[in-house]
Formats: sequence, structure tokens, C-alpha cells
Amino acid sequence: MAAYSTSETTKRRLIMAAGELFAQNGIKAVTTRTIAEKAGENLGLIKYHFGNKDGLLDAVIDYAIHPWTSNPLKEYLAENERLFASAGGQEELVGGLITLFFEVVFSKERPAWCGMLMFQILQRNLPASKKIFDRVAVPILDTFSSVFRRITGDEDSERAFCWIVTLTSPAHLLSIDPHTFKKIHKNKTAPDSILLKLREMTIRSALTNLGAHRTRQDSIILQCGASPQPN
Amino acid sequence: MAAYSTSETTKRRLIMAAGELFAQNGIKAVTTRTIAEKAGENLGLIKYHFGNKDGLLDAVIDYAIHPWTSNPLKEYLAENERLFASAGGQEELVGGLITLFFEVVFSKERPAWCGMLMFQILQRNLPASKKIFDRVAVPILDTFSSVFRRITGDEDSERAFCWIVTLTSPAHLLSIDPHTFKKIHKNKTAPDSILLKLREMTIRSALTNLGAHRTRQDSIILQCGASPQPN
DNA sequence: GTCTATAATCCGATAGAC
DNA sequence: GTCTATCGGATTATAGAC
Repeated sequence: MAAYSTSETTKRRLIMAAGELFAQNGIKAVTTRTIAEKAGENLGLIKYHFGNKDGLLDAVIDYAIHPWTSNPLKEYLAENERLFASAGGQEELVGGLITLFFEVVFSKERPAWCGMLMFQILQRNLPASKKIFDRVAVPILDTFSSVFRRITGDEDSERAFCWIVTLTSPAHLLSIDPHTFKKIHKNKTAPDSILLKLREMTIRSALTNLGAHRTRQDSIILQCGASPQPN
Repeated sequence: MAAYSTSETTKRRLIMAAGELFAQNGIKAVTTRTIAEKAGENLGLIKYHFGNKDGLLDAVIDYAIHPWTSNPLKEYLAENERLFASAGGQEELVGGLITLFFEVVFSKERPAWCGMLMFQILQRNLPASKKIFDRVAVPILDTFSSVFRRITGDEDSERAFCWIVTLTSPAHLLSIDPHTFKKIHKNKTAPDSILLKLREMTIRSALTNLGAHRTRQDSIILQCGASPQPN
């Protein structure tokens, strides 16, 4: 049991070190030596536990995508079907989905490199891209797509896609290297106050654009969404 | 003259090949051999013209940031100061700035890898990051920041930052590898129709969020921005 | 300016001791 | 399971012919 426990710790250390380095510097730019050194483990252990560098990358990716594998957005949608019935419910539904999206992306329980790495791999044409595309990107696209269609009645898949881009891109842009963020907001990585303000704006944008594209009469979402009324 | 011309062509070919490969695969993952091969030029010419791989990267970056070095957004703002005077003018100003931003990012005269590469380098902590930060990111942040402050009267720099993130992130997210885009929208890289729809939504979002945060009485921007009114 | 051939370095992988 | 030492391949950089 002690040996097992030690081994799991070694694997965890290697995954954490590799994930952070991969996300910050790019996968190819990181050497197995650097990973072992940062993890405080031996180089040979990468082969022993993961076979080779690619095996380690696989394990890192599985760790990073874990919060998405249960398809939390689809689950939330299934549990809140009833909210489609009213305009207020629709606003609550969209707000809830975006809030959940932000919570998973910026979860305090997961290191920041998870999102950075997933986005980096998704952007490229790597063997690992497919898993992230199928298990993370597609479920998110599908869930928000169906919400867009059901609320607006707009069947244009391009508009649905654009709507999702405006929803999700702010979180992606904020998943940048802490070093870059520090150059903009001295001394800090994205504080909670910024995440809250960004989420608020994102929800307001989403509701406005939903309202602008609704085509069905029975869907009476408010035009200005959650934005406060002017004096 | 013939020799000069040939040399310039060689440099151009190397820069173009390197830029595309760097953006798609990451800088470290691309070998000088691959670049020379793709460019149809000889490996030794990289040293002759650019000193080494880093020198070539410098030249590639200079090419990529070129459209931003004249600070086009600030220029547009300076030429349209008068638009601050009315609510309609403010809407026109913000719409114009975002349209210009989209035009530069998705300019047909420049290869798509320019934006991909700038964002990639900006995300990391490389020697080249500073130039892109100072010459591209800061001017954009400054221009939109001053617009946010002047129209809303809101002095919270965090809110201004979040507003800019919601404005600029959709374009960043769409600057992805054509291969990834193809997986979402079969057979195509982002067509004009998507760029138009995305720009429209982005402007609508920006105006809505401006309206929601304005604090001064003399600034009477419309609450719902350019969004069409519901029946 | 262009090309070939090679030197110098670095990296991933792994054999084998403990 | 962990660690040391090393091999073989790939990559950058460069010397030198043309």
C-alpha cells in the first residue's frame, strides 16, 4: 500500500509538472528532462509509468478534460428543461449555463493550465486533438446550439455557431499565461472580481443576441436580457 | 537589380513558409529544414539572410504585426472625435472601431497565420512577446479603454478590460487552424458570412454592455445598441 | 547569393544496477 | 519502483565550395 501510494504520487507529480510546462511553452518545446526536474522525479520514471512522452501527454490530457467528460452542460440542460416555458425561465437557463461554463473553466480545484492546454491542442492538428474535440468541444457546441435553436427558432447553424463563439471566447481569451495577464493587471492573475464582471457581461451579451435573433412568436425572451434599465 | 530582387523573393518565401508552419505547429516544433523545404529554398539561406532561426522568427513577427504598427484604431478614433457628441455617434464610433478591428484581423491581403501566430506568442513568455504586447495589444487596449471611459463615465479599469475582452475574443477564437474549423463547418475555412454574423453580434454585445455601464447623464447611448426592436 | 557537407548540441529512449 | 549512464537519432549552426 505504501509502494502503491508512492507510485501514484510520482505519477501525479509528473502529470502536474508536464501539464503546466506543456501549456506554457508548447508540447514540443518541453523536454522530458525538464518535466522530471520540475516534478522532482527521475527521468526514467516517465518511461516506467507512461511508456514515453506521448503516453505522459495522454495522461495529462485525460486529467485536463476530466471535468468535461460527464458533459455537465447537457446535464444542466436536462435538469432544467422546464425553464424553456417562460421568457424569464429562458434567461435563467442561459445565465445558468454560462455560469456553469465559467465555473468549470475557472474551477479553483483545477490548475489554470488545464484550459490553456486544451485550447492549445484543439487549435492544432495533433493526434490528441480528436479526443478534446469529441469530448469537450462538441458537447459544448451541441448544448448551446440546441438552446439557441429552441429559444430563437432560428435554424441558421452559422448564427448559432457565432452566438456560441461570443459566449465562450471571453473565457478562452482569459485562459492565458499568468505572465501575460500580469503585464496587463499588475501583480495578479485574473482575480474573482474580473471573472464576475466578465461573466456578467457575457450573459448580458448572450441574452441580447438571443433576443435579436428570435423568430418565433411564442418565445418571448426579453430584448435586453439581464441588463439594468437606464434611469 | 536582378540579384536584389531574387534575394528579396527568397526572404519572402522563407518568411511565409515559416509563419504558416510556426502558427500551425508551434515555433519549437518546426525545424529549419522543414521551413526551407516548404519555401523551396536552401537550408543555408536561413543563416545567410536571418542569422539563425530566431532571426527568421523576428522577421516573421515584423511581417505579422505590420498592419498594427500604424495604430489604426487610434487613428480612426482621432479622425472621428466628433462622434462622441451624440448617442447615435457613439454607436457609430464603437461599430466603426469593431468593424475596423475585424477588417485588420481578417484582412484578405494578409495570410491567416498572422493573427494565429501573434496570439500564440502573446500567450507565452518569450523574448518576442514584448514586441507584440507593446505594438499590438497595448494600443488596442488603450484605444478601447478610452472609448469605454468616455462613453460610460465608468472609471473601473477592470470593467473596461472585461468589455475589451468580450469585444476582441471572438475574433481571436476564430483565428484557429483551418483544420479545426473544417471539423466544425465541413469543407470550409471561416466564410465571409460567418465573419459578418460574428461582427454583427459582437457590435450588438459591445453596445449593450456600454449602455449597461454608463454612469454619466450626458451620455445617452441607446440601451439596446443596434439590436432590432421586438415586434 | 546559393548550395553541400559536416560539426556540435540536444533530446528521447532505454538498459541495467539497486 | 527508482535511479544512473549512455546510445542513437534529430536538429541547429556553420564552414567552405561554387
